[in-house]
Amino acid sequence: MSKLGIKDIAARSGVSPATVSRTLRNPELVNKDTRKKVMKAVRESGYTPNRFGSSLRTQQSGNIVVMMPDITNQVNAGIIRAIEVEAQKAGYSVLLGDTQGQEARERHYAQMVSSGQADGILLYTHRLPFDLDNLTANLPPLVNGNESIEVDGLNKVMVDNVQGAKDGVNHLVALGHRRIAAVLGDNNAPSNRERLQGFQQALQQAGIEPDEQYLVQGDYTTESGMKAMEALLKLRKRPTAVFCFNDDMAIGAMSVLREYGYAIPGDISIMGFDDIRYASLMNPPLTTIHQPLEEIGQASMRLLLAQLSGKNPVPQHIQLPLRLVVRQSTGPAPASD
Amino acid sequence: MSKLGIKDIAARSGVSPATVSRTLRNPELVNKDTRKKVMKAVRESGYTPNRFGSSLRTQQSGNIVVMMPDITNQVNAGIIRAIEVEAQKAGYSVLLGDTQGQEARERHYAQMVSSGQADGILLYTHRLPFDLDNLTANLPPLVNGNESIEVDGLNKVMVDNVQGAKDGVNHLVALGHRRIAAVLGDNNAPSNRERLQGFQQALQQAGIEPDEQYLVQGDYTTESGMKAMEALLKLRKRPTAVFCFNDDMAIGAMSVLREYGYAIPGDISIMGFDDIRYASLMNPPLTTIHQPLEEIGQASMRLLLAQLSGKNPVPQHIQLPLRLVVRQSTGPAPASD
DNA sequence: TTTCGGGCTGAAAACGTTTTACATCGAAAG
DNA sequence: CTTTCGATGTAAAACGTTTTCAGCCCGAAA
Repeated sequence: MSKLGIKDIAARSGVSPATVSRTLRNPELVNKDTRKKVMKAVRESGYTPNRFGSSLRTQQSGNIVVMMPDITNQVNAGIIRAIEVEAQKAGYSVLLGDTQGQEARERHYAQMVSSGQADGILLYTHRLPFDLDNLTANLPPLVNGNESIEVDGLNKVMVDNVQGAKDGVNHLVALGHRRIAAVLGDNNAPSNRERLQGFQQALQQAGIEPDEQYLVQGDYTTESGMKAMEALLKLRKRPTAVFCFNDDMAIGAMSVLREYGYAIPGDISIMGFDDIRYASLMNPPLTTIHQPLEEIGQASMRLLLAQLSGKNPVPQHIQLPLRLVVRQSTGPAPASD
Repeated sequence: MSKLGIKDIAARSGVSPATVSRTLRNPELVNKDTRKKVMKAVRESGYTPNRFGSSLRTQQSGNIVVMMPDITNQVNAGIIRAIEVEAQKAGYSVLLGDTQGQEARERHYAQMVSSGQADGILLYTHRLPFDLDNLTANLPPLVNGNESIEVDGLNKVMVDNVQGAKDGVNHLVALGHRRIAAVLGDNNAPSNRERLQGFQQALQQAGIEPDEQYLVQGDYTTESGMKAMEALLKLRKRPTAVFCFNDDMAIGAMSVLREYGYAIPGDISIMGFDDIRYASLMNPPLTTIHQPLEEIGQASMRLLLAQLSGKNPVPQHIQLPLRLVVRQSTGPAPASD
């Protein structure tokens, strides 16, 4: 990779560096013939403008950073893929910020936008990795997705977790279930709290007494789903349906049930949340709440681009609907017991 | 975000910009007291060096790009997470290049390193997105992982697909299977060809006549696994075991078997490849070949860092072992037929 | 006392681009 | 024939760092 500069192109095509730059950035400002000459030289030499020279001058990096707690998660992966497509269309590159839930990593990635390495940031975590003092005024272009951060004036792309959970519960209630357990997700994830809220509201509306023992804490991992299920099976009065607040935990729960010889949904109905790629391929196929991953990614990117393009309108809050997908892991409540 | 520069810090702490820069990059070159003064000013003002000024001067972006066909794939996601961790440790950020198998996107991301936007590139695709003429000489720092590119002098991190497939077949043969089918992956993925090669070699060593009808083409997607399984079920002489060349296809195949009422492994044994997170949670748990994702990511990054740090030793070829994980989707061949 | 050298620091050049301000030229207008 | 103007091009400054080069100061050696 030789050091090919704009000056070389200028020399090659017999014009000044300025003209070369204009030809590349604002072709309409330069005469057609000159333009042709320059383009020819560019093509022949395989010149690519050095990003740093350009960025230094324009103060624009052309990067955005996407912060997620875990790229390995199917939901996050789906979202980031959509983001990447949109970003590329708009001429941006995406810097991956897998935070693994660690605040230090979150701050590290937040730094990137302060240092100019990125122009904006997409936050799918529940913490705002910026100092609180100079907060409200000068936040960088930013949109908060999925896990709602309790700060005013943020652009947000959320999903209707409350309604989603309600739909799930209603489905179970309609099947005759009364002893409905929930396996909660990560305790400090807003999404988890919202789902719990919807869960409890729906139960109440159905006239079902809330029962603490049917609320077991998980953390969105398959392992926690397994543990939770085991705990539930030890109960004197087992639930007839278990609503896991994501598919990973549901899949964990199902594997435990299989191991112990319970029939799904014959003995216990299982319901998930997310509709990951494998949900429909489970045995039995998992009833779950479908997340519009692509739409989430697209909407987030759209909001970010709006901010990046200078116009900084009223912060928007987009709320996308979820959709109950009934499959075969849920069925009528067992007649007896 | 105000425009806080090195000069501001210099002024604040009563030294020259040069000293500030040194304090930040080569602290050992500056007197302890001066250092303290400067650090104080830096802390108080919250200064972060502008990446472009720095990059422009040093010709180092601090970014690497990783190119993968699909981030949504569990294998890729696992690898990139490991990469990200290692990269951050070494002070690099990772630019996500999800190519979706499109050559245009591959070239786009390859450009990033020509334009200086990235210092190196991790290629998990089977094509080299650089022009062939000025090839051998001046390739950027690069390592090729998983899908081997047939070009001399590349640093590679591979997995022993041939042996992995052999291990799989041997396991099936040991269980008494003779009619063993394979569901192939993406036809132009080298990994697929290697697995096929191992598959065929193992069959031959076991003295089993190769049978064309037991080789059905897939493309590594769950859907293709489903289709392939359906095709296999239509055969006059059904196979007693099916080796799917990745877990996604195996999961698809299993769902088809369930739908048609076949017992796994009672009627047909199923074997996957990859050992994704959900493999052990399937019903029944999937026998498969485990991929050391973390090691792949780490080794790749290690090789890349070696190149980035200037020393450009003989190109290395790291080959990581795979491990057969026997679970319950494979069992003895049915006695009859 | 002078000389030397080591430890620090500062001035200034350099990195590669974009863009402002200005120059040139030809043609149209007076 | 001069003036004006638009179109096109150029020179040079600016962006924010890093780093070379040189210089200063001070203590040690001669």
